[in-house]
Amino acid sequence: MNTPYRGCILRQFEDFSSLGSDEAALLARLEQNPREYAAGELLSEAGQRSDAFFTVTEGWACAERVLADGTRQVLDLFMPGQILGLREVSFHRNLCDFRALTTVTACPFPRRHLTDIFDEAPRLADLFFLILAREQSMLVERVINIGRRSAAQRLAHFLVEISVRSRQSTDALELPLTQTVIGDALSLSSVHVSRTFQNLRELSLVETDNGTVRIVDLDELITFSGFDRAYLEIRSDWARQITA
Amino acid sequence: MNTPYRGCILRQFEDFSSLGSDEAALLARLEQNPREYAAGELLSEAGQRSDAFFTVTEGWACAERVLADGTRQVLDLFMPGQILGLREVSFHRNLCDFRALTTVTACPFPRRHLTDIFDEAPRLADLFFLILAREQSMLVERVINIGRRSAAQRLAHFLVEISVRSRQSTDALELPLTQTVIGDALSLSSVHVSRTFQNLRELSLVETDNGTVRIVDLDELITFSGFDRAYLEIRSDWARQITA
DNA sequence: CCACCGCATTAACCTGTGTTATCGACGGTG
DNA sequence: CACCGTCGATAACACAGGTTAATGCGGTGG
Repeated sequence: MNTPYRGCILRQFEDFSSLGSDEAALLARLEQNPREYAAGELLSEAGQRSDAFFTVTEGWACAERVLADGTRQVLDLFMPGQILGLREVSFHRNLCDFRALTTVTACPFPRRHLTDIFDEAPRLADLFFLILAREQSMLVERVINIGRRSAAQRLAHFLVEISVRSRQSTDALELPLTQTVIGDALSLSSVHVSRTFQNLRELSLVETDNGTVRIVDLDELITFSGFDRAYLEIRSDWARQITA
Repeated sequence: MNTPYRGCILRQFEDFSSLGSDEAALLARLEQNPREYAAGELLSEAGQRSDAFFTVTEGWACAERVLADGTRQVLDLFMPGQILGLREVSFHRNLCDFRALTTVTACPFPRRHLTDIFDEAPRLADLFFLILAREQSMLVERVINIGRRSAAQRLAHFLVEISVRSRQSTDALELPLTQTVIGDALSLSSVHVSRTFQNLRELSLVETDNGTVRIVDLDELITFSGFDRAYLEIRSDWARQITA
């Protein structure tokens, strides 16, 4: 069930495009020093110099921002195979915290490994561009979700997104997040997340059981939430094709 | 006052890094066929095949998404010098509409011109990566703004962002947007935008006069809104330096 | 085995923002 | 010059979701 952490990133990239051996070697450098983080631990803090990045190989992490009044907004969720902190390459300091939500295995790597990739493997640079664009389109969906949908639709949309992103064939969704975290991601109070789960249960859209969510009727959940999977499906044909 | 449209993009890029002549030539190709669009006109529509992109040389445009129930979310605002549709390179179809908000002069160009840049000028590709990351950080701020700030803070933050992005030295801000558009950008009703302007006027933070907003006390507006300009300031030292 | 703590649930109450409607100012157009 | 449509201001009312607080459950450590 658990994926061996070496290769998480590779597998993710190979979904887009097959890799040359030197390209694979460059990517493998991003997963060299696995370290374990406890649930709740910060991997990296807002305001800090941004010269360490991470690949997640096990567990869930998030990017978050804590405002002056103590409220928190969760900005991204990261699952195994994702690279954490990509947009921060472009800034001197981190713009948000990165926090482990469960026990997390992650591999910190220096900025240098990224710039090496850009220098030495232009085709991989293309893929990073694609990944950044996909992250951007996920943020766009988040804006729409938070700005324009009711609590029930928001939660439904969130569940569908997680379900699609984790590529589960079954409808039982492992969701090791507290309702507070879900609320901070959807800009809802934890109390209202609870009410809204209740609501979705009454509509027979989901069933919940202590950390797993069973999606009763995926199609109906999709219709209900206004979900359109196009924003997750980047076109890999755009990047230069492998040449040798 | 008006900037000649040829060179808008060039100037934007030269803010980050000086350009070689072949690089400049590649970028100039993005501004070859200026066309005028009336206020309200669509430059490009969601769902359409995404193989035309635009540079804006005059006027204001936006990216928007219209939901099934007819509500609209404005996702980005574009001012002269910006490239419109960058993230859509990665998708088969446009994920949102692009619409002129004022009379707009824009130059459509085919996807090919972008891929040429990626092929022939790797250093420019770095800069595009930076730009995409900056757009992403602007979306992050939008999530935080919509998700976690009161209407008054939201509007204040919006005004400060526009002010910084348009690099005006004066405090009189040209804002040729209806309150409906501002509302759709901030996820507020137009009625509440009006109330909130009233509110900011009472706090002596801004004065309004038919399309221009005068920022009375920028520092206080910044404090009030929780604005931190870091998210607009990308580090240009990251991209490869010019070599010849 | 008990005490504790974090978490989900539920209820009662409160408030910020949406909705609907009206009015006046303005600007374009025949 | 009169008309019409668009926009901003304001008011009255409605409601989604926030806040606070009490309860109970399940895991964990002494």
